[in-house]
Amino acid sequence: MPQLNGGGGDELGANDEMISFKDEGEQEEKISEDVSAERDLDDVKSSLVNESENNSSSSDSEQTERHSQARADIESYERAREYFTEALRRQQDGGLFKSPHYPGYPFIMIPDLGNPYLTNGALSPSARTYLQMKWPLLDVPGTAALKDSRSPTPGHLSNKVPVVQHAHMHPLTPLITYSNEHFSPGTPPSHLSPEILDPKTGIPRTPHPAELSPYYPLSPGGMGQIPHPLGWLVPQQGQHMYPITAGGFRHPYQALAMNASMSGLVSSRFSPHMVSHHPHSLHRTGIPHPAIVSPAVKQEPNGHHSPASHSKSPGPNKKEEDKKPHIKKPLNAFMLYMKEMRAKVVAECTLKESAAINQILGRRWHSLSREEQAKYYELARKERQLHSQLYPGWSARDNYGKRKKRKRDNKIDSTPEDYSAPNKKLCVQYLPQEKMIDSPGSSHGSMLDSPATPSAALASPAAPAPTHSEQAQPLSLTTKPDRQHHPHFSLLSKPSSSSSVSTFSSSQPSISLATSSSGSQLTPSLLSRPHPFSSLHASLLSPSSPFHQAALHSHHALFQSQPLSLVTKSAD
DNA sequence: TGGCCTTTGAAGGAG
DNA sequence: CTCCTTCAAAGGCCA
Repeated sequence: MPQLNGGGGDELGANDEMISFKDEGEQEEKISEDVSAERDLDDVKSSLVNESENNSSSSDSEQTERHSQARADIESYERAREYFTEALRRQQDGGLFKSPHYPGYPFIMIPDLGNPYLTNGALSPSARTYLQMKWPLLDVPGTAALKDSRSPTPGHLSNKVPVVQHAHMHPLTPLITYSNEHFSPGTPPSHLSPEILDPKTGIPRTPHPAELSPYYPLSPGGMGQIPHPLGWLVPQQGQHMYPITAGGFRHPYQALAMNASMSGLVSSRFSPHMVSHHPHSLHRTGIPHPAIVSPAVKQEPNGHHSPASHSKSPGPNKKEEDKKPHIKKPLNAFMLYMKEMRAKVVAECTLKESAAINQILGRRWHSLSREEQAKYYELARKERQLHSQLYPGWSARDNYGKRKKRKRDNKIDSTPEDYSAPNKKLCVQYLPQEKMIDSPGSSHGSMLDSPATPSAALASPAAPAPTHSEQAQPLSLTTKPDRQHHPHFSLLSKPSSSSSVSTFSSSQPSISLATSSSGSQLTPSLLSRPHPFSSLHASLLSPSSPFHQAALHSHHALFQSQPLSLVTKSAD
């Protein structure tokens, strides 16, 4: 079976292939390879489609899974191509990417080993060449004549090209974070993605939330505008630095968005202090970077900041301190996960309070397989990496005091149930359901489903050292990447994924067990943490049947579903 | 109006 | 090295 990227569909491992623009010769080789790959893409796609169709009736789950993956890849590629084309066209038109159908926008993934930009802000010839080679169909401004050319001249490429597709990543894995929900410029052929429709919304989606995850989806109210990749770089005088987020598009990966016009700042080691030096140099889009926010302006939650409001200056008599931008911390893995999953949890649960939602998300986070978590760790790592590149002099310490100091005493004194008590009922009601819902994005119980992969190990590079958080969380199942070596995970790992999830979802035992969990009828030994799964019965550790898997999953779900308060009480 | 709550992870300072 | 503190997002709640 053809491999579209030669990487076996390992979206994480693809990072290893990120292109480096350091070596011209090496890159030229890469380009040649990619061009060849690009040329063969259609053939490959056809092959994949045919193969998928021809074997769609096969009972071989593995084969089916591969085909499903292939379809997803195809769809991803098609979406990516359309996305880039549309994004570039819109940017060319007015520099303002407003399409409500494209909540994302092209961004540049800075290669691990190099920066595609020259110090003057222009794309390096190599980068431009590669970009055009990589995406020959892109409607690159100023390169219309090259649109269909397979051998573009670098000089024809515009420096305004805002997109550098993750150079050597999975060719079908766009590094764009768009909301699939909105990303449907062209309905994929039905035969390509029948099974990856969101069962709830019916909206096509890809099976890899970390790849195409709408971490920062548009607010239902709609997106006022899609930030220009550079718009955030320099704040307009008096303009809120982060208001666009209110527009519904709050996207940390705007930090990933760059184009040539801004990269000069980047390459010149942009620092927070530089911002105030360019009070009028906000990008024509007037869109700020989400990571930069004026401390004087509290972020509005719901996007009441229209572009018009941006022009409304709070006044020149603002304190200088107020003008100083507030560069926010890059989101960590869990924050990225929360961003993606919050809406889903809110939809599934009647809860709206973030504190309660976060509790649920915290448990879900623990229930994720390490592979799934690894995706977020990897994203977070990239986020940090890019953040450090964009703001070399920035320190998390800079933001100290941006918030009011929390009353640690109160927090320490108050047990979790203190706050969750009013919501406990809702949470408890929700939790069993939570486990029964087959949430494609979170892949509940994927600990059973997701096998250990090298990419997973890669994706948790910054193996977080145990922190106070972990220590303070009696329910913590040790989400740290080092748990990769925990026997529990290796024992529970299982080659195929989706089937067991559905098995679990529909399995009666899971329901009964999960239900019992909400009733606090668990044995103290089970409730009292820490309770490593390695201590569970061997039959549970190595499930041999769907029932066992479901039972084990339920066991896990049950354990995970325990409200913190219940566990705490039980431990007492 | 603005801080609190809650979650995990990252970072940096203190000892 | 370990521990502690703060912040990142989110939105309802409450003084």
